[in-house]
Amino acid sequence: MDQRRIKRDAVADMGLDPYGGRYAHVVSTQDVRSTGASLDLAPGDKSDASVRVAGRIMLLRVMGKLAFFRLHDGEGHIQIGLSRADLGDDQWLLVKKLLLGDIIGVEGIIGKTRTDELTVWARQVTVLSKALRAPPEKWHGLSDVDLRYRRRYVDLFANPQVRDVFRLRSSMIHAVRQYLVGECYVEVETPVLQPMYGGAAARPFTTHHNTLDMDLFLRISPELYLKRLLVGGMDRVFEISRNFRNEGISTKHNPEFTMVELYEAYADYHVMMERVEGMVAAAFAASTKTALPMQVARLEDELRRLQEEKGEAAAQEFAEEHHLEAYREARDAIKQGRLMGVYNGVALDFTPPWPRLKYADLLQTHAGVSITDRAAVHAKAKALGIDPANKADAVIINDLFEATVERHLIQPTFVYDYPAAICPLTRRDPNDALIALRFEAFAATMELGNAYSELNDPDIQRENLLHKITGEGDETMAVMDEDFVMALEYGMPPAGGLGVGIDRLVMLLTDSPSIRDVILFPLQRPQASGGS
RNA sequence: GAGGAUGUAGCUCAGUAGGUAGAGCAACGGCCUUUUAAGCCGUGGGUCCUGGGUUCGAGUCCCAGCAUCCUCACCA
Repeated sequence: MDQRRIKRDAVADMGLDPYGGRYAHVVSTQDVRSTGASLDLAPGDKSDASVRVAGRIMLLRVMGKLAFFRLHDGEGHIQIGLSRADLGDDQWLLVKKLLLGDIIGVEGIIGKTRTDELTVWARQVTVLSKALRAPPEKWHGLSDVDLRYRRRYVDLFANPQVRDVFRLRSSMIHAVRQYLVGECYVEVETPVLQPMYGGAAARPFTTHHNTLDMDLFLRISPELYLKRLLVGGMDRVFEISRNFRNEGISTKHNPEFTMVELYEAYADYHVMMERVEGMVAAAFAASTKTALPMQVARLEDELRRLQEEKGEAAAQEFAEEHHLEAYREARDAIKQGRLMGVYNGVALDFTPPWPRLKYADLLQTHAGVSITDRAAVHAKAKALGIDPANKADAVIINDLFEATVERHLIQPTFVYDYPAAICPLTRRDPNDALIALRFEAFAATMELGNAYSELNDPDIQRENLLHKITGEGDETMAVMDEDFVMALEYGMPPAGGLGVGIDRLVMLLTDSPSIRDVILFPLQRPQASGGS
């Protein structure tokens, strides 16, 4: 590190600011590539097209009086050629003070090397930020998972695929927002700090407001506030909402996560199924539809290279490791206009309409019991090691469902009509009080979304919130919220409501195995000894 | 919360049987005007996760702890 400080100070001694300043008229490395392509250069040619680029030096080769850098910016990278003869002695002295990881600006002309690599031949080099820490090794990059999350900024500039994931995440959220706005929804923001939590079954985080001397909860869901807006006459609302649940961490759970939650007056849960399909289609069009074919093209390039250099066996291994077969299937399906992605080696077809399957029918198929046959349900649960003691029947049924059915829900599927007792905020089937008009959307065995025909009868709502269902954790119980019930007493239109997990949607559409791969800064314990 | 795995140089990793701590990349010095993980010669760089213990001697064996990952549990 000291060596780097010495070079930084040497730059300052040359009268230059090692931390730069404004550097105007920069074009991206991608722009340089498209300009370069249009110039139609032969190997060894130099054009007279002058450009300014800026970025981080990620590869550096100096040989005597000639040097090549690879400069990375937000969109890609480009090779910089630096020759002492072109730059002059002062600039060359500066070049020798540059290290991997430094951020520089380069003004130069577009050309090609003898080996046909597009290159910006530098005329003027400007230091924009000297790095005091070296970037990770150029070949393996940063692969230590712990470090990748703790120093996500390094992960992002060292591993371009990581940046791609978060770029796609941004595009997907934008597309979801556009879809909903196009359906006349209004985007709203409701409290994160809530005096009372509700809208989901989860343990909350607690906090405290000093001046009011009042305990508050971080929201586990925006549901009860969004429904108040329905009462207020905002007929179609949505919120892209960060929720906080004080529970276990896993590859599918982060304590804070993002959901899009929406409510539509005069609709029901069938309409919400269409909304799921619509949002996923929009997100797909903004990401996988173009990203996946490009990914396949890259994989096939790599495959050909391996075949030539290392033989068929190595190529075969590579193809299997990267699930190339599923990717090709998805690429071909996309060409046919289908919404197909790949997750964990399996091609998933998101093309609407998704299959709609009844909860009770799935239980019959996979657990082999009828949902109405209490004895059979209990027997099956016991056989699977689920202890039915102190649990309401609906909870046992749900445990059974999770143990037997969920792992079969690979292709995108709507499961609908849940046991009413585990759905305190859901309207009952008018023909069967034990059934709640609710569905969950599944894909790759993950719960992607959850929706209801919303309960708007205030008296039933009050009763549901007061009624304790046994078998679920005490703290995750629905909490009585009198203000919310009072809102319903003013009259809430019948409505469909829906929540879709954005993080999981991004996982599915980017083939990311862990939720931490799609959250920029997932929660980690602080490390005892920090830094260098 | 339970089980398993991992923790060694800035990064990626070796470390044999318990006997002075290693490689590649990065960095420093030298040579080098077309490199593609550039090359060659040389140099510097370590709290072997932490704390105990066994031993003449511990990166290595034992105990405890910490962090991360995976599986399970919890969690719609």
